[in-house]
Amino acid sequence: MKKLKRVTIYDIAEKLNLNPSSVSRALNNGSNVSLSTRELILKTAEEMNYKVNSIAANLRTGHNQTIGVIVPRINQNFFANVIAGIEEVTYEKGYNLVICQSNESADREIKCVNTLANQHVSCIIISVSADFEDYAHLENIRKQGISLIQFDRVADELDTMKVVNDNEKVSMEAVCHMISEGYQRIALLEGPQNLSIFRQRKAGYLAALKKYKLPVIPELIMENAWTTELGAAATKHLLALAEPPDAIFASTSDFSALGVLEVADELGIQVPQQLGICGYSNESFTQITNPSITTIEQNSVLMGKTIAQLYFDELESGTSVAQNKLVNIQPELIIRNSTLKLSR
Amino acid sequence: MKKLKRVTIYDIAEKLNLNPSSVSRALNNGSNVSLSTRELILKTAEEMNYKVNSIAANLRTGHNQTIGVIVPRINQNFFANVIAGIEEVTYEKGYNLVICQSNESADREIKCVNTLANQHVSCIIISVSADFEDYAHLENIRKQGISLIQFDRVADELDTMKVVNDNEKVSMEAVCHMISEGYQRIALLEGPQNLSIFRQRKAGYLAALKKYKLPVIPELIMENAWTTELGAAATKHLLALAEPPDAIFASTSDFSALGVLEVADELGIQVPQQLGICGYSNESFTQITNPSITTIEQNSVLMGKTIAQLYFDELESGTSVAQNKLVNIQPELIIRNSTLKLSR
DNA sequence: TAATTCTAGGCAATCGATTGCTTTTTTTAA
DNA sequence: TTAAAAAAAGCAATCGATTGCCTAGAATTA
Repeated sequence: MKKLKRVTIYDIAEKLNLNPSSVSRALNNGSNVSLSTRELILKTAEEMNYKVNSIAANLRTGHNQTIGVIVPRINQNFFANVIAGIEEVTYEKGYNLVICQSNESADREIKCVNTLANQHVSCIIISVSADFEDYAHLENIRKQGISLIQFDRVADELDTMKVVNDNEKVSMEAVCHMISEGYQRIALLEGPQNLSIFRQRKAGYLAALKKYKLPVIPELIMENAWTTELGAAATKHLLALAEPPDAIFASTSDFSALGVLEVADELGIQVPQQLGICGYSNESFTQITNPSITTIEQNSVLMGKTIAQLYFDELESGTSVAQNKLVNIQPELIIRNSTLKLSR
Repeated sequence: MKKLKRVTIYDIAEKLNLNPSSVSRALNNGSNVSLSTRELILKTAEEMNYKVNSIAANLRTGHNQTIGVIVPRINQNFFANVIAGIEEVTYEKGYNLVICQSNESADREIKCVNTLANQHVSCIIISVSADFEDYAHLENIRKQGISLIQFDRVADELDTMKVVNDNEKVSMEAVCHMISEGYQRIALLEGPQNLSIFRQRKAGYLAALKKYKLPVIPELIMENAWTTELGAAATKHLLALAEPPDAIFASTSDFSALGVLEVADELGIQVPQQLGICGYSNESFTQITNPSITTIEQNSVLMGKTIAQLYFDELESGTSVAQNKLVNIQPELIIRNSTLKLSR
């Protein structure tokens, strides 16, 4: 059992025959302390290996320089990059990040939110989990005076700052690209429709079909195919149809697109000649598959930076001006070999 | 400007005409409170939307149920998986995780350590950054009564709990496998030798050569080739030698191995027939390259679980028994096509 | 019924840093 | 030389929860 007594400002004050308040002032802004005593205090603190107790300071001041981030999983490229972007900015400002994973579970998400709230973080940045019921826990955050920023997967109905990709526009662009390459029967692998990002991607797909006056064929739209395995299964089903698709837009993820590619390989179907494939997210593997996979870059690092900047803007403006602000980060279509029917 | 007053136990106490201490007891262990008042307090707390202020509680009790994790980057498979493993255990125990990235910078690592220490986390779990000078900051942690567990990249000279892979053994295994497949001139891409994991991998490589009485050829050992680009550059250099290698063990990472593969493709060199390749880490892309890449699975999730378990064991035993404990997690060689010279 | 033990609840100190206010000391101005 | 102003330092309350100790009343026992 360790019973280490840490050095406090009282210890320093006692040693120097000063008052703790002077020590505190010397350590912080340096106001109301003479230069000489200030230097003495700093030196002594260093010698005694003094470390501020942030907990005590936070209790007194009521705020701590910490931002909580909740994502479904940190080991997905997109989220890892957003976090990297957030961190770039927060690090500069001297803020700490607390990163939590909801593992796509609503229960866990609620727990994370509560923990962060109990710790009085200044801001919570969240991308909601796929499995959710309601947003009471998020509304609660605001009631406690904690800033809330949603990104990517956002709850539209909630009145918060939001940073999102223009999913619809880029999805439309992707499908238009496929159509102009000569694909006619384009299937869609769609994600859980309770998440708006997936609704938007579907809307983009539909808009592209409409623009080119192509029919919407219900049997070509497959639900919830967002892992490699599910993507593969959906593809098997699609290719077994009487009139199979000649292209698949895996709007859920690149993992799903990978499943499509694997099945095509297996069945000896030529990509992109007989089947076009477009994924989503620009996972690193999409450029090393054979053929490389056309996908969508979400500019995730930029998104992260934007999110963090938004918080500090609000903070520095001193007002909650930006409450219901929506920022769009433009994603980009990355055209690779898997959709180049014409040029082959 | 928000000036939200949060509900405290005093508010609850006042409302119910009770003493805050009773409220606290009711909310926690429930001792010394009658069942009826306890239920009343719980109900009222719920109604008033009371949330405990962990900061205040932590200040009083002197400990918080938080564990800090510092890794070079969270967006590397290995680290993300270790974190996932840690979280699985800590979540069960009701502990929180604070995740920080050092970005391979010593400065940043020190800042992370200090921040976590100031927040009085109960334990710091760290994999040190590649760029480092000394370990004063880590020694300091212990002086402050915070448990310290190192994993993967550890500072040998520091007296802490450590959880590592048996890098040497599995590296030897990998090189032996390549030799038995008929490769004779095996090159090594080595990592920064100030990190013991890379020294160990090199030792395994040397041990394998020795076992098979193969000569150690200095010009086949390349330093610091641990990104895709550096791996590619090193490969170009190696293949331009008068006597080029017939296999490359990219002991630094799979990314490096990917660079090797790309250069081989470019130069029209057949893998595995003319050149064998073995990477390290079992990144997901290694199974979808063409050919798939032989690599080493580090059992990272298991490692994470082990780390967390180690902490709780120490905690529950109540003693610092396990101080200088070393746990080895057995990695596995994953044989794929890139080294199968014989079977082709 | 009286003596004893339990229970429920109250009181107040504590954790360590911060900060408004007051007092003392120093400096400047008259 | 003295009065006024400014700087430096001290005092004490505060943030919110926890906890050792104390007491009044209830329950138990003799």
